[in-house]
Amino acid sequence: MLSHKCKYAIKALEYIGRNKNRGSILIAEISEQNKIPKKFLESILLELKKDGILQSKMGKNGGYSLMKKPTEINIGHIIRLIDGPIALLPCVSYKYYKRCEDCEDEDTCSLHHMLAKLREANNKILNKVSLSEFLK
Amino acid sequence: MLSHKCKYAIKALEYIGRNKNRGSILIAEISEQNKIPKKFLESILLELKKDGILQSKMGKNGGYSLMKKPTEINIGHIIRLIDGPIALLPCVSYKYYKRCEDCEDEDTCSLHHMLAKLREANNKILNKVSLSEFLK
DNA sequence: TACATAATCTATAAAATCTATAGAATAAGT
DNA sequence: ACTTATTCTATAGATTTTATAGATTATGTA
Repeated sequence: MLSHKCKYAIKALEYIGRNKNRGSILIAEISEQNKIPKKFLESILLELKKDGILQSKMGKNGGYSLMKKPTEINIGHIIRLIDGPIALLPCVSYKYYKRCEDCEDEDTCSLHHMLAKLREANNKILNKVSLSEFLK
Repeated sequence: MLSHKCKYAIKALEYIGRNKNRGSILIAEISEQNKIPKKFLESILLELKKDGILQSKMGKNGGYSLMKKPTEINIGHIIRLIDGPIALLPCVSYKYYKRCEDCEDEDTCSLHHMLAKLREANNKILNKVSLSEFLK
């Protein structure tokens, strides 16, 4: 399941994207309009900024804006950034791969095989979805 | 991600399935052979029993055995039983459906739409996989 | 330069969930 | 009676999630 944090992140991006033309958007405004706890949102936006998705400006006329085009902001990437692996086990994750301690051979592990299939199906869908789809 | 508990559940079922012909299998044996903490495993097997997947017998010659045929034990069902929804939000889950407080209309929610697509892809795969696939 | 504004940083804490263990109670076979 | 093995009740440690408080830094402007 997506965490609240991740849902907040996506909603915030969607909001900033919808208000692209207005320049920098205040944390306070995003927080109020989307009912996201302000302090919590702060840390989320900072994370998105550190990843290069958002940019910010301090002081008067400051706030947050998109660093990339909506078509270049992939939703799967956002989910992985905020929540970690989408794959159901680390042994089947590309970005967060880690072999299972107890598993002798991934190639013959039924669980691995099935979860890899799920991963492929999910990635096929996620790779096609960017923030732009959310702004239509 | 699958919890340890869920991985334990699947491994235990696989072990019991592989030893079907031996009759009842002891918790202690399953625990040792699969490196699963015994007391933790106890509660897991009890949960699987209460769901009608396993049966048990107390006392001498007791232990656990499958209540259903391996082909009738669906892996998606096990995951949902132990870990809850596989869907990424409750608004997109069949078994654990719950509407989002903040969402005005699911039909026009981009996130809902995308996650529903993921759910369909996952269910299509999961519905075909039973314990029998793990015993081959 | 002083002031107001708004993001940033550091630290912490409440709540929930996950993982695990202890020990008593119950059921079954010999 | 005795042994075996599951079942029940209770608890506790660890981790993660969600959230808040307050001080600090950067920016624009009067």
